[in-house]
Amino acid sequence: METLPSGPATINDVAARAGVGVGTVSRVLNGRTNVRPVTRAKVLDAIEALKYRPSSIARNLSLRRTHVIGVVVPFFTSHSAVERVRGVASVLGRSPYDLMLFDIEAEDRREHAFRLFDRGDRSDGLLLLSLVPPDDEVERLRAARLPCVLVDAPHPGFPSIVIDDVRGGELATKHLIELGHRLIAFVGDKPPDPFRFASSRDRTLGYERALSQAGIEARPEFVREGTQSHQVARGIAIDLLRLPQRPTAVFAASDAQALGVLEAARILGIRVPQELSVVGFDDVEVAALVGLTTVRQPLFESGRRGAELLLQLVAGGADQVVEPVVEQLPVEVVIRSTTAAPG
Amino acid sequence: METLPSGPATINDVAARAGVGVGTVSRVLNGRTNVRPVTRAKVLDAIEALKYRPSSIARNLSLRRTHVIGVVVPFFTSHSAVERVRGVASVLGRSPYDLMLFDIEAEDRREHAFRLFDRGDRSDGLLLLSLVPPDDEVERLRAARLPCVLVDAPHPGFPSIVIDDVRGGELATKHLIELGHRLIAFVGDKPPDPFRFASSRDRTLGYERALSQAGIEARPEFVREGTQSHQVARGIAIDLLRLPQRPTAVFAASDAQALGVLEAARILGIRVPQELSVVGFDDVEVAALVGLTTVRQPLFESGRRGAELLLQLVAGGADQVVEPVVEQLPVEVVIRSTTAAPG
DNA sequence: ACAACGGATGGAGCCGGTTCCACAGAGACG
DNA sequence: CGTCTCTGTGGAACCGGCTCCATCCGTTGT
Repeated sequence: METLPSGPATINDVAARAGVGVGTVSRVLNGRTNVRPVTRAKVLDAIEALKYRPSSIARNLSLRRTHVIGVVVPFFTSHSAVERVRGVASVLGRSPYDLMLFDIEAEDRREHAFRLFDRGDRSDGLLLLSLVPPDDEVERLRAARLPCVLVDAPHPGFPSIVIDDVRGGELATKHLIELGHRLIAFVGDKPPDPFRFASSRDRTLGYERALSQAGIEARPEFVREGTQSHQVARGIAIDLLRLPQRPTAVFAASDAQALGVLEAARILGIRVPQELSVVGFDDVEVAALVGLTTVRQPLFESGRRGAELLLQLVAGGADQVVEPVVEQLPVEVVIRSTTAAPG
Repeated sequence: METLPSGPATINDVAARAGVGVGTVSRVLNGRTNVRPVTRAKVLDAIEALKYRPSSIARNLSLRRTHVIGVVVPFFTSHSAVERVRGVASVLGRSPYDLMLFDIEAEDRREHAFRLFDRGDRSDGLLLLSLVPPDDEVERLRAARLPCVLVDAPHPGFPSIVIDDVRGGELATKHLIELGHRLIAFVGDKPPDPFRFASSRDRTLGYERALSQAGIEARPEFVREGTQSHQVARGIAIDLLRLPQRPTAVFAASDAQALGVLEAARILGIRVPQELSVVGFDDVEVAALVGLTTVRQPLFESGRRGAELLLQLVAGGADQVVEPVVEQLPVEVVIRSTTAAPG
């Protein structure tokens, strides 16, 4: 007497089989209390018999929410990004929200991804990692009333989780100065970064500030800029280390770049730390493995906090007033074996 | 004369404003050709004026597809998993599909995640990384006609992208034997692995086969099992290296574990490769940085191929006959600086 | 001039849930 | 014993698209 199953069972099938109305089935599904135990049992039996599972898409449409958090990240290829995503995943894992990952490698694709959220109906909230959204996108997102949190990127329109990059750069440089270095170079990102990272620029500021506080003259030829790739950093570092008067220490704006500097030193036969000190930034897992002195920023924690904050906003509903608070996580220098007093 | 915008514009609003029917708007949206240019222009104007964006949720419900690919991965904490996900992302990035990431850390949570797909309506296809689904889940997924591809895990029910783990283990061990080693230990995963990895077991098989082919007697005390964590591997390796007759070489079932072995050697003051040779497996990025000799498997490529294959299945529709083909990617030994002839 | 034909168009109905309102029936109370 | 709750329940309307069918209108053929 089974009707042949043309596709998965729907709530109507269940209602019919249990001899009740769809409203009642819905009430059972959503754990409402005002259903008679006998009725509830009938419904549960029917669900069991038909192997019924509600369609989440239909729920989405009806409830106007998706139970999805979108995570937008440029360069998923970078270790720091991965570490942050892990932090996010650790929070979402124990929430009813799923994680939609948008890896934005190219400018056009990035545009595309943002467009997706115009309507704001693909996700209930957006977490932007290391990425400052253009003002018009911010406007769109706000218009769509889509809760957003930024991690590692500030914007007056949204709450953000950041670190004090200037201070980080200052700490790193101070560490080198305290060791006795005077010839300190900097390897960072190009200013007109397509993804509008501000981090590297701020770290440069900290570097310059520390130098000036110590009364050390800044040398323009000691400040070099490339990209996050360690290959590029390696090339830059080779140039730097071939200068007539070469630096005795290098501060790199990221661990990836610091690794490139270490490679350059190895290629040129320059011993670290005896002849060259190197400080990185981020403290990715590899840093510990190769003994890199670096500025630790809580990467995992930043993702975790960002996700927590976002879930809070999402739970708060669309009509709450969101203060664009800026939450600052601590940075510290982790001294390992790539820094020492100049030889 | 604007109606006040109570929420985002819908297709009805557009139709009303353009003075046409919803069917026509839908036709314009979907690029059908049978619309008069004049009419099309009116519709496009209305869309522009109302800043209309179609609701993807409503489309999903209507079209019964989501444009989402689910990626299920245990231990997103591992480098190899991340590398595979990158491969997946690189393919999905230039497709209309979005990536939903399910990080399954705990057994119960994993169950939960699989349950989500019962209905098969959260995603149009599923990519399972390093994870053999239980038979009843396979049954469910098949019943839901949800296209699935396995990466780094075989199952007769689905196509899969794998490597020859036995051969990989054999190659690694042979490399050590050819260098002259006879006392070769193995560090791998515990057999009753909660996530049912088979890789480590197969790599053990390759190890044993290589030994027996070379006429070297297998020593049970040289085969140790722990988890993927390099801390655990470090502990195991310390035990191993304190044996009265200690091995001159260690083959670890993963780079993470090999790094643990290297740490152990450092702690015990055993020089690598002079006193101890170490071979890993995977060739994660760190391996190159620390100069680890290892068996390279194409991690990124496996994700890429898996995603390509899955998209093909998804495009093929639900009624196609899917042969559970097994695609095998090549492995090779990458010799770096942690292996040498025994001292 | 008229029938047959075919492309453009409007709109009801559907996808599968949720919600809200109307209503039935049981018990409380004057 | 009538009225007034108050709980439990059914089902229409709705979320916002897509699709198919009926209809309309302009051509073409005779």
